[in-house]
Amino acid sequence: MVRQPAINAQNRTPLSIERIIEAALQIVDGQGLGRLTMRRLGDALEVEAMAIYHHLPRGKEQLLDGLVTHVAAAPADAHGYAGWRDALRGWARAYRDRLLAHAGVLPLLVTRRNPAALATTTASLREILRQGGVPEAGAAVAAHSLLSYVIGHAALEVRGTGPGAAGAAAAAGEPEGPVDWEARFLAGLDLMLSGLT
Amino acid sequence: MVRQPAINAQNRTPLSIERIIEAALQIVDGQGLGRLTMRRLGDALEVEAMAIYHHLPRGKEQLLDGLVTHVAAAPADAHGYAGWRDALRGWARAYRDRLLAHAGVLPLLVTRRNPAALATTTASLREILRQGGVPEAGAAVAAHSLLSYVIGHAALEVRGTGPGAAGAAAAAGEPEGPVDWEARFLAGLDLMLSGLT
DNA sequence: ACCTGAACACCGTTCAAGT
DNA sequence: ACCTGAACACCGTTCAAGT
Repeated sequence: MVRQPAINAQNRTPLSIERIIEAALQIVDGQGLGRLTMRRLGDALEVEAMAIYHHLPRGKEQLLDGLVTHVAAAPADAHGYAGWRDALRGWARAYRDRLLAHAGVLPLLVTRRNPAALATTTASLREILRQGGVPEAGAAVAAHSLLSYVIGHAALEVRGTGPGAAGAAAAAGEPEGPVDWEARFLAGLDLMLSGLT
Repeated sequence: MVRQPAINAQNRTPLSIERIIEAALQIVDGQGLGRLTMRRLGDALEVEAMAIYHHLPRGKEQLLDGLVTHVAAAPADAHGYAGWRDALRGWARAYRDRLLAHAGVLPLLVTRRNPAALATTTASLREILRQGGVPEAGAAVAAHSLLSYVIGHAALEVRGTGPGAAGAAAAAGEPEGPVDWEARFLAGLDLMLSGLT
């Protein structure tokens, strides 16, 4: 008979960076960035908080870097699209969904941390533009512009859809009614893509 | 002879919300958001930290809201520009400068806090577009798109110009050399403005 | 190798007290 | 009205110790 894993002591699956990041993302998505605490994260992993430092020696800094990379590193892929314009549009929609699904990470994406997290994403955008015939210099500009627009729009949307945001906006003399954010995003996206010759 | 203000006891000018916000902004700009502490802010104002709560009953939350409003509420003004396109371009340049000068506040601008802080800014953009002959619905889209682009680009720029960012990007296989952020910003801006009929 | 316990230097905030 | 001092419940992190 095969040895069963011991029931006593440490039979639970050991910690790993992946499990830690996953648990942290769940806390941020569910309770907000402000409630992500090493101690709370330890609780979620059924471990003492200090055990986390064994896997992330740089501590919380490294944890937040991991969250940003996990959310932001999503390269564009032209496969299955009719043309490069469609490919960029498809990527932009998917990337926006991703950012909104993890809105709590958005402030971290804006901070100076983890400068390389967006490198693969921007490189993939430039590549699609280059293959579409956009000259090198223009492709770099367009890739950054597109990414700026998507990130910025997600930021405005998160701000504008917070609890009580509509009421506060109305109180501030904001004349607009409720905003259809997706429609507005797509309209602005086409406005931007149409600028690319 | 006129009574001199007493030298003893409390002759220092009393606290005010303006002085508090100003001191806080100076700490954030000089040392980063992470070092903005009620106790440190108290030190800068030569006051015990707890005195701040007398002027900001909602505490640090209210302080951060104040910072966001102070930095982000900068309406566009068409006066002195040849046309609405020039006015928008001029506003975008000035707004980018403002965001970069207070880069530490950028993460706060992205968070859900203070939903009304951008209302006057977007309203002024819509107004310029409306007066330029852009129809109502298109003006709302264009105003949001423009603001998204400027905020998003500033975010990418702050990320990309942090200490050691170039080295980290190169290590991640980023093929680009040093980026001329201003030139890239202006090129993308024209790309976006040209999309507005 | 992997985790725990106790400890340290900080936080934001409350509350009673001073002037 | 405006500020202080002491206290409370939290933080992130170090470090020696356990298994």
